[in-house]
This record gives sequence, C-alpha cells and structure tokens, in this order.
Amino acid sequence: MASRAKATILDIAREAGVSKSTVSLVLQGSGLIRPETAVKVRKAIEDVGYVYNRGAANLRKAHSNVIGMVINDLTNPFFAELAVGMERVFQAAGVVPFIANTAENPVRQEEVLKSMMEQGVAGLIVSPARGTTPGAFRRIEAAGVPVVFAMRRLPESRIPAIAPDNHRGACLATEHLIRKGHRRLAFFGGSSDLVVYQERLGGFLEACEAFAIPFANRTIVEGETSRKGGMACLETALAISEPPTAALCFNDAVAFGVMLALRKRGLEAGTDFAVVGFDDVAEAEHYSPALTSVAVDTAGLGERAAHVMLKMIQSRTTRAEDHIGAVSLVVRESSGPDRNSQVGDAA
Amino acid sequence: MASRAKATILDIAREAGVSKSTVSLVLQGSGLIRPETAVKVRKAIEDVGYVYNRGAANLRKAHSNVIGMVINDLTNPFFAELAVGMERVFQAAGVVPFIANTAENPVRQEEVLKSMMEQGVAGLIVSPARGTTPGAFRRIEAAGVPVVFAMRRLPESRIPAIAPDNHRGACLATEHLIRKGHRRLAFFGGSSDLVVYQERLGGFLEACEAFAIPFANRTIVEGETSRKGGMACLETALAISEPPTAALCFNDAVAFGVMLALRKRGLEAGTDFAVVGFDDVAEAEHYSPALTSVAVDTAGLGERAAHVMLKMIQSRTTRAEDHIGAVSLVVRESSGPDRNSQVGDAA
DNA sequence: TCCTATAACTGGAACGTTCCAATAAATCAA
DNA sequence: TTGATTTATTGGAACGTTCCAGTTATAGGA
Repeated sequence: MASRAKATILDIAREAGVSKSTVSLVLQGSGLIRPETAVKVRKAIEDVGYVYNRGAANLRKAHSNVIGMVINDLTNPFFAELAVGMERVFQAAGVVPFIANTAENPVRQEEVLKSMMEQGVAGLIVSPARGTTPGAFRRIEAAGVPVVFAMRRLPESRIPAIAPDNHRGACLATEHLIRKGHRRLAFFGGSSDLVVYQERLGGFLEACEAFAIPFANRTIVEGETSRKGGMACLETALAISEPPTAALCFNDAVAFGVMLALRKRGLEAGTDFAVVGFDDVAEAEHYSPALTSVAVDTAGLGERAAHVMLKMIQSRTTRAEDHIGAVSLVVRESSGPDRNSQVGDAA
Repeated sequence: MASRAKATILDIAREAGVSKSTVSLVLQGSGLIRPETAVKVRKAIEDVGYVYNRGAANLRKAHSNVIGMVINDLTNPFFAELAVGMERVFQAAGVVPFIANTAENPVRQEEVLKSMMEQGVAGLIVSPARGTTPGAFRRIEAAGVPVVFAMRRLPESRIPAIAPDNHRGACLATEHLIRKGHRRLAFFGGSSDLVVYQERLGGFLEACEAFAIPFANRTIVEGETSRKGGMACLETALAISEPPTAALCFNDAVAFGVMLALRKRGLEAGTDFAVVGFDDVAEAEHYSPALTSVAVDTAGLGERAAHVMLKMIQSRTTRAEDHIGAVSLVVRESSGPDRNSQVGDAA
C-alpha cells in the first residue's frame, strides 16, 4: 500500500503506462486528456499513495494557494472571530489560510513573517503586534507580496488597512455616557503606541469637547488590553479625588476587567459605575450585567479583508484602498445613568 | 533596492563574487567558510533583498521545519490556550506551527489536511472534527508523517493522543455535587459520537453508581457544545417532572449557557441550581458567579503534545504513547449545596 | 490517394535549492 | 623542496513539478 520513499508523478506515470506530462495534466484537470486515460491515471494515483508536492510545483508556477494570517493575540476571541470571517471567503476561493500567532511580540512576529515568506505565501493578512517598527514590512513589500492590515494599522505605512471606524465608535459611546448624565468620564486601557488607541481616544476627547466636559473631569489611564489591565485601570481611577462615574474602555477585555474589579469592591456595573466596551465580542451579550459595547462587525471586516487580499493577488498589485467599517453602539445593562445626576435619560 | 524578479542564491553569488555553493553554506551557518567571506555574502543577501525559498530546499532536504496544527474550533478559547502552549515549545525548537481551523466540519478538515500535506509539513497535531471517519488519516499515516491527536481521539486508531483524564475529572466533579447534597443530577451537552463525551459521561455515571444515585434521578441531555447548546439543555431538563438540581456540563461553554438560561428564568447558579463546567477556561474564574470547573492544564497539554511531536519527528517514527494529563476540580461559587437537602457540606 | 487539421500524448528544459566529489590554496613535516 | 594534510571553495547532478514545442494517431476534405 504505502511505498517507502514517497511517490512522485513519475511513479504514477510508470504505474499507469503514460508519461509524466500526462499525469501532470490530469492533476490540474486539463480537458486535453482522454477520459479513459484520466481514469487510469487517477487509479494509479490512488494505488501508489501519491501526495502532491506543492513546493516543487511552486518552483515553476508563479504563485501558491496559501495565504498567511498573522495575528497578535489568538486568545482574544475577537481575533478568532475575525479569522473565521476570513476563512469563509478564502475557502470559497480555493485558498487555504494558515494562521500564526505572534502573542503581541514583535520579535516573534518577525520570525513568523519570515517563515511565511519562505513558505511562498501568495499574500499576508496581518494584525501587527504592538511596537512593530515601521520598517518591519519593507522587505515584504519589496518582494512584491501583497499585505493588508486588519484591525490595526502602522503609523506611516502605505499598506492598506481594514479597520472599524474607531473614532466614530468612541464618539458614539462617549456621547451615550454623557447623555446618561455622566460628567466625570474615564478612558481605560491601551497604550499610545497603537494607532487604534489614538483613534479611540480621539473620539472620546472629541465628544468631551462637544459636550464641554472640562479637562479636569477626564481621566485617562493607559494599561494592558486584557482583563488584568482593566482591573488595574479601575483601581487607579477610583484612587483619585473626584473619581469618574463612567468609563469607555479600549476593548471588551478591559471592560470585563473593570466590571470584575467593581464587583470585588462591592460595586455593580450599570448602577454604581457605567462601563462601555469596544468590539462587542460574543461574550459581551452574555455577561452579567450585559456589557454595552461598540459593535464593529468583526466577521464582516474579516470577509472584507479577505476580499481585498484576493483582489490584490488577482491584479498582482501591492496597493489597495483602506476600508473603514461602520460601527454601532449596542446599549445593554452596564451603562446606566449617573445616580447623582438628574440629567440622565430614562434607563 | 528591490529587483523585479525575486533574487536567488545565484544572484547573491554573482553579487558577492563567490559560487552558489558558498552562499548555500553561509545560509545554513556552516563553519566551513571563512568569516570574511561570510560577511561579504551576508551583505550581498541584504543588498539583493533575498527571500529563502524553502520549497526548493525541501526538494533536496528530507523534511521541513513547519508543523501543522489542525483545530476544530478556534473560537473556543480553550483551543486557543492549547495552541499557545504548543507554540512556546515549538518556538524554542525552531519549528514554526501553522494553525488551521476546521470549524467542526469533516469536509473542511479533509481539505485542510490535504493542503498541509502538500505543503510538506513535518508533522500534524490535530484535534479532530466531530464525525471524522476512522479512515481519514490512513493516507497520512501511509505517507509516514507523524500525527498526534490533542484533546480528542478517534475510536479505533493507533494514533497517539494527548488528552486530560476525562473520566476522572467527571468523577471528581460529580462526587463534589453529590457531597453538596444533590441527588438529582444532570449531564449536559456534547454528543455520543465523541470519544471525549463517552469518557466524561462514563465518569459521571460511575460516580452516580458509587453513590447509589438511582437511574431515574439521572438526566442526560445531549446538545451542542456551545453556550447556545447549554441554554437548550437547561430548558429541556427543567421541563421534566422532578427536574435535576445540579448539572455537570460537557465543557465550560455549555456551562456558561446553562448559567445564562438560569438567569433568564430568574434563578441563580450556585444557590438555585448547581453548575459545574469542564476545561476551566480563563473566563470561568471571572464569571458571575464564578464557575466551578475541572481544570485540565490546557497549556501544559499543549506543551506535552508539542514535545511528543518533536520526539516523533526526531526519531522518525509514527508511533508514540498516549498521554493522559492529570486533572483537578476547581471549586468556585456556581456549585452550591442543594437547598432542600440537609446532607450538604458547609458551603 | 495525399494534405491539413485536430486530438492526445510526450520529452526535455527549466525552477532554486542541497550535497557530494573535486579542486585550489595554504600550512606543515620531513 | 616535496608530499601530505588541512582549509576554503566550487561545479554539477539531483529533487518533483510545469510548460513549451514537438510527435503521433485519427479524422476530414479534396
């Protein structure tokens, strides 16, 4: 059944009594070969336990059918959802996405990107790790391999990015909190070396300006973009005099951390302190209290990124338009009115 | 800077004024070449923007440095944690893991496995999709590529599996519920075509036997292994007369669903109904109430699987021992005593 | 019948590496 | 000086495909 050394098209050719060229044609489904011959060849393929060697084929053919997805944090369900959206599109196009995790580590990211390039990927979809240097993609661009950024972008880069409208999302969320009567607001989590952070914080600040929230009433606490980071942010913010009564969080993970820290202090999100997240991951709806969050249509962005990638490959270009996805605020229980204010809407 | 056609070692050789063989030796860090020559070559590599072509190299070398991880549900954070454990080990060994998601779909799995084989992976770590046919790995075994199953195994297969002690974990959890005074117990979620299901259910039943829980007091509801599935299970179970007062869930996702459904009915997990999960994902600790769960040391199992894989590759064998990981029950708030029983331990 | 067109198949030259055997240069022992 | 040994470098064949330019065989038209 299984031969010791792996079978090649030459073995198949011998077995079927045809030439290697014929076998090659059968493998790529050419209409040039007689049906009976094709059947004979396919039988031989089965018999010798043949495995197609894509590496050898790629030596001659221009490009491969694999595209790489490089993601900065696979344990964040948000990115898993993104990946799932992309997979749907790629599968339909007969392209296989290989995923690699960089764990938010630029060095690891460098290795992973190198490895994918060596493997001969047709394109790369990347959510860059924090602290990625501007030059990290120069070599890849030079090699003419299309790259698109998903969710995150780099400060000064010509690489197309697919991302939600972070500024507007943060605006919406902040306005919502102000309308609920909150006048001392916080922005929790993330760090300023991320473009996304600047966009979201920018939206927060714009809404503060628009509603004339004085500078002294805005608390900005940077922190890890994880539950742990969120917990730390809340502690820091509540320690100041005149602490905030509501917070917009950099993402849902931070928001969950904030809610957890509130509970530890005997406070309840929604009634004692308003919390709004960002990304609207699946859990947001199921938390208790359910988390108000900015929905970014994660899977949709994944699909969009995949489509852009396919188009770039097809038109063999390394350029494409950015794409800013629409956002919407999903109001749930975690963002109740300020208890000391009479301005708030009815909850 | 960037040449149109991609550079090869021949271009480097020309640039550096040496032979292609010398370049090849430099690339693999051979000690045979004079340091100054190596420097000269490395400079040329930089100048021409060279990308190593692993496909071409694999044509001559025995095997590659990539191993494939094929996972049935990336959106379950449990698998993401598993992946992270493996990555730690592989990174240290200079091996790059490429991850692919099968979304619990055997057809998709077939495609993904095929693609990875064609790519020439050195080995495969697989958490097989539900309904995988026993023959699905025959071709891969025949090709001599080592495979290890992680977390799940196939009914009649010689492929080594790395998995937690499901039977014991379920026993522990069930005993815990019984000691809390519960006498009408349920097992929620999963389906019997999964070996894991049989193991966990087996543990549940053994504990029931040991404590003489009558057959009529055991409720077994199969269902999707997701939040949604868990919600459905609870509804089904509460509809019967003499419903259960406690449930062991197939995994944490199901348990979260059960807790959500309880809340919808105005009941609270822990006080009105006891819930125990399985896997102890990171969220379990942060839920409200915090979820009692069977901890399986996910990342540890991932590391173990990676080590077994590396050893198999190194000793070029396709056989290895199974590995059953130790489990422990982490008691939190969701598994309180039966309110109608006076037998329960103090909570 | 011969000529041309089409259909079905084939041999050989790439593709970019590795690795072996061979060579050239430098060093050493006598 | 000579030969042996070591060090550094090199050419060529091979790996498993694809694809171009043939080569047969078959059929159709005159």
